[in-house]
Amino acid sequence: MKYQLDQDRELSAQIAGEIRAAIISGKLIVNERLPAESELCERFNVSRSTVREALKRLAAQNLIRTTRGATGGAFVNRLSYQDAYSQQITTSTLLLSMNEISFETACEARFALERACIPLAAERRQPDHLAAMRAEIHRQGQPGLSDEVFCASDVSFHRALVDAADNPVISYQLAGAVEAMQPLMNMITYSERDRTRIISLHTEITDALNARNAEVTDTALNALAAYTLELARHATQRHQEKSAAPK
Amino acid sequence: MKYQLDQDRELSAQIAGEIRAAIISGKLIVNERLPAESELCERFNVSRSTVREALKRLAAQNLIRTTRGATGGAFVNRLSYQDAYSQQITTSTLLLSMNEISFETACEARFALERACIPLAAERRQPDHLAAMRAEIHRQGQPGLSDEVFCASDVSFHRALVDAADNPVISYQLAGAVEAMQPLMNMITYSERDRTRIISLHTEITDALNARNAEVTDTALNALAAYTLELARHATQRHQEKSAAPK
DNA sequence: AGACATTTAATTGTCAGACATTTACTTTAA
DNA sequence: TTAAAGTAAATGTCTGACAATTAAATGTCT
Repeated sequence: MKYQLDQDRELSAQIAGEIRAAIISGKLIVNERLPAESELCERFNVSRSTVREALKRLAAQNLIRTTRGATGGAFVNRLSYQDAYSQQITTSTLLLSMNEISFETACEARFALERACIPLAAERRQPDHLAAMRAEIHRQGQPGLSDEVFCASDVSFHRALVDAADNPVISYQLAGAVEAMQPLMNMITYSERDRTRIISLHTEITDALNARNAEVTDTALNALAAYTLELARHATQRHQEKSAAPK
Repeated sequence: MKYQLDQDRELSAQIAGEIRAAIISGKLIVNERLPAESELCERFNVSRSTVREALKRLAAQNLIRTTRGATGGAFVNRLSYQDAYSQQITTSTLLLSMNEISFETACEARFALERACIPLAAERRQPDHLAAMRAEIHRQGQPGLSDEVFCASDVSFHRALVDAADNPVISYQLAGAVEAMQPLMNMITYSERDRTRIISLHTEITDALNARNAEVTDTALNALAAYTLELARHATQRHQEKSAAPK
């Protein structure tokens, strides 16, 4: 019996946990260099493979970065918004796709949280936010657009809306809620009439934001939420009819 | 030159990326077993260490779990709310602590998002939500409570408030916003008077929720947000005076 | 002295093969 | 029939080697 000293968990997980705790608690500062792998081997009394597996776990969470060479090594990583965003989106998407979340639940969450941005967005929106939103509206109106591209544009529109609140923490927190909806929305088929209605509501929202009118924005967003839910219900019905038909 | 075939990225990162993509796209289903490490070695034409480092990366993101033994292996993991929660909280906490986010920004985000829950919470709150909130209020009133425990109880109160909206996606999205505030709030010193005021507002919120009165709840929460900001400003001032004093 | 080329040392990345451990299944014996 | 022993497959860990990368030290020439 050479190993299995501490607990049930694997050694690499334990070591990763210890280093992770040190980073979170601040014992290891951003950009600080971790000991070399060989030193970690001695310190934890394990082989290099084990240390490396531990480090790879941390790298997967963007907690450290590694570089080769003479002055290389593992360094505590400053978690960038970019990294946090993509982690957030990946996790949210998986959570939704793997846990039989109903469209209603996800949709409700998204619009509820988005509504929270409106007072701030009405106050702080800048010309470039409005321009981004109008650009997406214009794209959504182009003929021959596939449902998928339409959805992607819809997501971009909402992202611009959230960004207009000019609070990076809000943008980060909502990235998951907004982006993770895309796969779900992709299951809807948008008729010409549906798109016209959505575009009209998008325009209403943008105009209201332009006028810094939070109330009207809120009303329009609520209408959009209701309409989205309605579309989804119809899509579900059609889907159910389809699967129920060939009995 | 034995390796370095594809890109700049390390092999283990590439392999992890390929498998990750397969999971996200649905090519690999929940609970499906991945090929054994030895098979992955052949498939990707790399050594077992490399394959293992790739798998550890995925395990760190809770995308797979591994078990030993005859029927063991790596399995696609269903991302549980539990896992998603803790990932979310870890990421949010680090993002806030590593990027010089002002207390104002984080606080604004938290209360804005929390406000989004109120209409739903007023409609759906159950007795156990209210009970949880009142339990925390009671704890907050106990004498001799350390600031840290007071903060932790505050977080629990707000978590209960969010959970009252009865939407798991909202609870998940807000976990980060609520919990990541704790380290920031911990830097505040709460006088007896501060606590009394906070407890009074908590009670107001709970009573309003009990009466299913969204408007009053919203008003009280706004007052709490304003008061929290005020406390933080004073704490910052004191802090600045302290650092400015010994010149 | 300064600019450029070469060597060296440190460090991570990968490979190869071995043994340890765990677990389900099969076989055997009471 | 049941319990014990054995077997096979899989992951977890160890060891030692080599490859690749990079910065710094060293050497060489002008």
